[in-house]
Order: sequence, then structure tokens, then C-alpha cells
Amino acid sequence: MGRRREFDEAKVLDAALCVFWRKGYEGTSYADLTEAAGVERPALYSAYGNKEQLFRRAIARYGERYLEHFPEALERPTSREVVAHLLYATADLNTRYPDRPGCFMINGVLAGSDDAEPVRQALIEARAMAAVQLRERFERAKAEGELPATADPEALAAFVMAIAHGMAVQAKAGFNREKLEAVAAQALATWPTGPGRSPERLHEEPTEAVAVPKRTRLGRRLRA
Amino acid sequence: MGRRREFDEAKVLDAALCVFWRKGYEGTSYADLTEAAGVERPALYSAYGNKEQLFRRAIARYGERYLEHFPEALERPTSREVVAHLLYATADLNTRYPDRPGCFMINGVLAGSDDAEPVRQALIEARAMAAVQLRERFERAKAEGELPATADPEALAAFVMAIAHGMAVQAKAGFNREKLEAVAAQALATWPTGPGRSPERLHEEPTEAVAVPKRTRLGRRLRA
DNA sequence: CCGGTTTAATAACGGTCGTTATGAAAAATC
DNA sequence: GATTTTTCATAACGACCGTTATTAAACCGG
Repeated sequence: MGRRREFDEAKVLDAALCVFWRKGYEGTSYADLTEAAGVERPALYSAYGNKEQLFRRAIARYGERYLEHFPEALERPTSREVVAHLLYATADLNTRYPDRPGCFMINGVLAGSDDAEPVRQALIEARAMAAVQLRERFERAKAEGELPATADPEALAAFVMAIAHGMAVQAKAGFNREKLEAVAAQALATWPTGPGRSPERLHEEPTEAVAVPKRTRLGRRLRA
Repeated sequence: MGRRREFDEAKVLDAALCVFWRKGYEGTSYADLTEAAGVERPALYSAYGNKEQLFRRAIARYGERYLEHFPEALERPTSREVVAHLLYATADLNTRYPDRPGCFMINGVLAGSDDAEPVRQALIEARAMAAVQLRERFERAKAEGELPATADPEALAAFVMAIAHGMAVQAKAGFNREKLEAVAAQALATWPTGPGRSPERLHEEPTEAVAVPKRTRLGRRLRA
């Protein structure tokens, strides 16, 4: 009974996500949101609650819609391929949409007023979850002997995350895809190899089996 | 003629810098600034102009007061030592002051409202200047044969900057100094060596001559 | 067609934002 | 010491912030 919704909740959420992605949590006003979503203010409140709740929904939506490459990367056979997939997909995601460069999880809130603290912590937790998954993947690689016994999975995960975060900062500063891929390649150039094998030549381009083809669409497997 | 200033302009600027460092440009209100500086609002306006001008002064101040390690790093004899010095000093700076973790240049503005766009661009330019200096240093190292002929100074500079930016993000997320140093070590572990020499063992700890001693104070040379 | 119920749109809420009059207090000049 | 000049503190400005009454419109079951 009663009148039914006239707008598509998912589309409105996607529109809000894009604005948050571009301007961050505190930099986004309800005027921005209503304009982007084509919906009046009270509709946003009745459908999603207040601004913080809407932003948390946007976090979840971002994970579902733009970060499918992450679990895919973890399935790669070697740690090196995991990292290659992850970093090249990051370079792609951070430059694919020119209206919202960089990473939503980084742009959202880095520093802000005390009001933004809960949201900031939520993003920190979301990023930490990724780091944990990466560490666990490297622990497995170490157990499999594919990473040296001296390798520190936690440090390696932090390293890869740092690269991804740095690329996000650079993308927001206007770096194009090629520049980000050069960063990814350099990070990859020194990735530790197995226990007995000799390290590859430094500065070698990532092999074709590892490199991500140009302009591969996110959301599908980058390689079969 | 007339009454003279009752407050120390430099101290007020330092106080403002610390607040901006913690909360970013848009996250900082004049209420925050007056409380931290112990000075009333009109004093800030008469002494520094409006908020944007004050922030630009804070950028310059940050460079003078907290980034002396950067030109010092560039003077190191080898590119590897340059990077080591830079990254360990970054780990230190990003965790030295627990009330304002991370980097002022990153926390300042990453994403924000349209009003913050000029300030955001100013920070982008400031960071770009560092990248240029780093690239030029690597070009010199390449010319000296200390970096391989295949090395790409621009990409290497972007890589090092990405690491520094990533560490800043992680520091703001609560990472301690040790975790940041592990990231720095990993980045360093694979730094390219000279044209003919064989690469060092991977995962080797940075040599003592390169590693920065614990808790070395910034602002002075880390090593004689 | 008619109560009942939910959504829609307009407009307003108190609060805080960055910025600035305003007038009193203090120092410098004559 | 009187006058001028600058700084000081209080308080207010209009604008926008996130949030919410309020009222009209659209749909439901009867």
C-alpha cells in the first residue's frame, strides 16, 4: 500500500558513489548529491539514511562493483602474478574514469574534521581487509616454497598496498595510465623469486604472461 | 607608528601548519586555527590573509621546516643511498609526531569541494617539484654509470614518490615506524645496481652504511 | 470512490562555515 | 600629553552545511 519509489535506488547509489569518489566525503554536499542523482534531498534520507550511512553504502558498492579484480588477483598461481595483476588493474581503475581519477577508498577521507572520523576509520578498516587477504596469500606462497623462506608476507603485503595507495595519489594528481604502469613495473621488477632460483634480470619488462593486456576491462578476468 | 603585534607570527604559522597537517585544508575551521594558535580570528586575517593564503604559507613553512632531509638525500653518492635516505626519513617524519601522522602534503587535500581546487593544485605542484629533483638526480646517476643504461629515471622517480605517498597514507591509518620501514626496505631491496655488477641478494637488509640509525632526528644530516 | 499510507517536492530549521564591521585598547609621533 | 595609527577582542555578517517539518500528490486496499 502507498505510493511506490519513482527512482532506481541502485542508480542513485551509483551516482552518489561517483560524487564521493571525486570530491571525497566532506567535500561532497547534498547539493552535489541531489544534482548528480536527479533526486531531491528527502528521498536520499528516506532511502539511505544520513550522509554517513549513504557513504558506507557507497563503500560496499565500490567493493562490489569496482574491486572484482582483487579476488581475481589472489587466485593467480604465483605471488608475482598476483601482484602484477593487482597493480596493473589498479593502474587501470585509477585512470579508467577521467571524471573521478584515483581510488574511492583513498579519496574518500584521508584527513578531515572530527565529524569525519567514523568514516575515515571505516575506510581504514576496508583497506586493512585487503592487506590481510594479501598477506594470507603471500603466506600461502611462502608455504608452497614459491616465495623465499626469508620473505616477510606482512611486509610484502604492506609494500604492495603502499604502491597501490601511492598510485592512487598520483592518479588523483593527473598521472595517466602509462605513468602508473611504469610504477607498477618498477615495483614488480624486484619481486622476490623462489628459494633457489636466481633473481631475474632487473629492469626486465614483465613477461607477457604476467603483463596485463592494454585496456582490458575490469570486472572480468584479465586473463583466462 | 601604531600598536605592534603581540603574537609571534612564526609560532602562529607553525600552529596553523600543525592543524592543517592533522585535519587537512577543508577539515580545518577557523575555530580550530584560533584555538591552536591562541589568537583571534581577525589577527589571522590581518597577518596572513584568508584561509587559502594561510595554507600556502603553511606549505612553504612545511618545506623549510620538515623537508630538509630531501635535499640532503639528493647529495648522497649513489642513487640507492639517495632512495634509502629519503624513504627512511619519510618513515620517520610520518610517524615522529603522533598528533599529526602522515604527510602534510598528502593530508592537505587529496579530494575536496571545488573551493579547494586551487589549494589541491598547489600541493600537486609542490609534490611534482620533488619528483623532478629526484628524476634529475637519477639522470645524473645514470650518466655516471651508477644506474644501468636501461634505467628510466622518470619511472624510478615516480616509483619512489609512490612509495613515499603510500607510506603517508599508511601512517595516517596508524602504521607505526617499523611497518613503514619494512615498506621502505622492500622498496629498496630491489633497487637497480650498476651496469655491470650483479644484483645484490634479494631480501637483504639494507647495509648499515645505507640504513638510517634508529630515531635520528630530522633536520640534521642523518649521517655525517 | 474513498480512507489510509507512502513518496514527492518545497521550504525551512539550527548550526557552522569563512569573512569582516565595529569600537576599545595600546603604542608611536608630534 | 594629545593625536594618529595600528592591533586587539567582540560580535555579527551572508552563505551554505546536514537535516527535517510540512504539504501535496500518487498509489493501495476496501
